[in-house]
Amino acid sequence: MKTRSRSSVSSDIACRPGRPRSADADRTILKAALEEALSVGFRALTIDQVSARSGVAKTTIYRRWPNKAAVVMDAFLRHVGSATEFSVEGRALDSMRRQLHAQARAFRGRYGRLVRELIAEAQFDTELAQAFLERWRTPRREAARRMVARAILEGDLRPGINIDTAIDLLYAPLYYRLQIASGPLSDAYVDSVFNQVVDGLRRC
Amino acid sequence: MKTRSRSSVSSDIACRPGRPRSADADRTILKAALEEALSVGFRALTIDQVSARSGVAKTTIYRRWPNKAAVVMDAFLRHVGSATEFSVEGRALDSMRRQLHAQARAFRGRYGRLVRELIAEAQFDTELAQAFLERWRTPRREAARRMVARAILEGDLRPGINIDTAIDLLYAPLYYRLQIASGPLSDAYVDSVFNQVVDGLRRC
Amino acid sequence: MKTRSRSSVSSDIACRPGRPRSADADRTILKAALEEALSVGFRALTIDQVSARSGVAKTTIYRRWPNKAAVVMDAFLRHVGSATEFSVEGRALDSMRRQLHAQARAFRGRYGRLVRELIAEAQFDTELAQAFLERWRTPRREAARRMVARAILEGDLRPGINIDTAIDLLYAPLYYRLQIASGPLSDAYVDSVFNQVVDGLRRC
Amino acid sequence: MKTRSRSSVSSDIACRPGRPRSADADRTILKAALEEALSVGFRALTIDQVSARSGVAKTTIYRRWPNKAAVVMDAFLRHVGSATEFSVEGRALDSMRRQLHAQARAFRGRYGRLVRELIAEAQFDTELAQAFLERWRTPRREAARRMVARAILEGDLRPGINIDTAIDLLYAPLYYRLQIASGPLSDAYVDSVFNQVVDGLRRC
DNA sequence: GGCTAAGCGAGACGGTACGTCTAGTCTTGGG
DNA sequence: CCCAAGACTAGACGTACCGTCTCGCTTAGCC
Repeated sequence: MKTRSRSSVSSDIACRPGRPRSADADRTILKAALEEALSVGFRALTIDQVSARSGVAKTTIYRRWPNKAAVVMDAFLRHVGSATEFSVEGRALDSMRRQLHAQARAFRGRYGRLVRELIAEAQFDTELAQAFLERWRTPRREAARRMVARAILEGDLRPGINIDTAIDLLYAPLYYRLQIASGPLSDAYVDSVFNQVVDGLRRC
Repeated sequence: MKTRSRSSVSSDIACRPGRPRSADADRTILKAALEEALSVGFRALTIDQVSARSGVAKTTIYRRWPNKAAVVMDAFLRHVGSATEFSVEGRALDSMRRQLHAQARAFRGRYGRLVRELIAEAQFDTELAQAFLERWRTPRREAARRMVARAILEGDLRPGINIDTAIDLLYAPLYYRLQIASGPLSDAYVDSVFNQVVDGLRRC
Repeated sequence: MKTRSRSSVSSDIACRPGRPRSADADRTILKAALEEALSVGFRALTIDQVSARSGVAKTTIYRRWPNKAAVVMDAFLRHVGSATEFSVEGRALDSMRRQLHAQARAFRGRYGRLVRELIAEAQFDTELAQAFLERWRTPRREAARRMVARAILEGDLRPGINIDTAIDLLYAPLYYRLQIASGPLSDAYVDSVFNQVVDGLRRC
Repeated sequence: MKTRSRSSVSSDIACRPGRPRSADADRTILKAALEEALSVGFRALTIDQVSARSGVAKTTIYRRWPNKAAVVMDAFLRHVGSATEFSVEGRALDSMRRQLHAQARAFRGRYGRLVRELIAEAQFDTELAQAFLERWRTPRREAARRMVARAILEGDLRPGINIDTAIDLLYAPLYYRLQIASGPLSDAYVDSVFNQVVDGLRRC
């Protein structure tokens, strides 16, 4: 694997000798990759096909990303952006509930399948997993951490809780239902998760 | 898909005409497949290799399972059996905590990777997902449901909770950490999950 | 190859103990084989298919013939019979011309392809070649030899000629055109062959 | 059959875009194929083996020829070249006799078996038959036609004969003996064929 | 009339090559 | 050094057919 992936890193745009890389190409490739991934799924997607669809040579694609998983992951991550916003109005706890619903809605939509498949593929590819962690999970988690902290400050959540665990409790069920297709990711389900996590299961 | 997988279905043992399928073969194949999967991982596993290791012709393998994923899934599911036992002694809530730890331990062990990879592969293969649901998730969930119900009867959990959601809250984090390698599946983590789920996050 | 082909040999019908072989089966199998061979060709013919078409088990077929080539060859040879008759009326030389035309006509018909394919297959299978020689070529050649001898006696052909060569000169071109599809096996062609062989090429 | 065989067609050498096909590969593959065919025969020859022996990937072979028969045919035809030379010295009729002996000698040699097998295989494959006609039969026949015409001019053969038939009379017996292993392809046989064809069978 | 050796239908099995597919790399010619 | 085009290596895939085997059952013919 001689070619180094640049992925999101773009600090090396610096003036190298020779013809500079076309910036257009990146866009075209990622667009084609995303469309392809959405329409036929990750497995059936072929770099040859992306090449044909985008009119960009395979070589050019592989010069920029180390393998097909990286291309699709990049296409996806750039498209969805690095963070889901939490609304800042109102109490943090409310904001969290709204965000949880938004996430579930996203998973129900056309990108749900892609997320599923990318996480799946990441099980077989460390670099991919790394990319997913860094560009999807980490920013979202950071935002969530801030939200939970605020909710504690606002007096809605107990100060003693483990914040990371708390976040897992809220979001893990979404991924669980996404992956182990064990039931609908309905709004009702999200409410049920949110309420039981917040209120606990214990009879008081 | 001409060849029908028999998977777990065993109602057709009845005396069909013709030479019966060798029961030995099943065992040998699945043993080889499991060993192979554990040692090199799902992706690197090859049906040719399983054939070589087991001494059973490739054709015979393909006569019984439609593809390599089905073989490995079957090997795994038969091996781990259909259920993890909950101990019946003591209070149900304690039993649940112990079972959660046992599950985490299993995920940390040699089969963890296999579970990860099988769930991943199932994202690309409906039949596989089906098999996983039926033979892994369903029996475990049933057992868990009974446990939660008992805990309610024993007065440890609130009667009003949604049982399925409750189970998700406890187990989803395990799968989440398994898949989104977001942190260690340590005993401490499991305790933290269990306690916060049971006690809730809300400041009372 | 434990099972011995009986092929045309039928001297061993002798009363063996046990259930005798069904005479029907032979007929049914060969009929199916011939039909199959005529409709899809030798290569595409499958013993499984012959089995299905005839309703006779594959085992039964292989108990009687050593391989598929043998079955088809037998089917063909039994069907066409062991010899093409030369008419006995008139002069031998005339009879030979008529027979040559008959042969060409046969090659142009539906069996032509089968003859082609069987001869072809025989290039890869000594036993098949043997069978073809014994049951097709030899009887025909014997008849031809007698005819040529008679033509010599009748004073139409030179006494000094090599009879086998003479026969080759007449028939080889038919096989040549059959195999190397180099031109039509027309009546005109046959006449041209016959005349030039008989009269020679030399300017006298 | 997506891949188009290029066979002998070489009009498309033109500068197509992209990496040109390695000319080396062709040579190496065909060399390996020919050696393999000569040593184990056509049936036992395997593309995998050719690939291994030549060090060229199987895919590359299949990119250039549609199947193994095409490879071997091409290997053979390129090797033997497009024509057997007739010597130009002396009378044409003598030259023809010598050429007939040369052909017989060739059939007796190591290539005889290959010719046999290729002609056989061509019975099952139209494209193969086509290739054989165009690259083996046609050039040889042309040369033969010229020879016969010259022999007529030189006054050795009758002007009225059908030239194509005449050629068949001379060569068909060689192929006949090659295929229907009906007897040795000895020099004596060739002489016998030649003489009887030229002098005719009729008692004058 | 029961015994027995073989026939028979059905279909599993071992073996082997097939031709295909896709990933990722390399090699042209031309900016 | 970039790009388009497409050849190339590598290796597993799943299929197809052959000829053999193993069942359970049937069918003559001899005792």
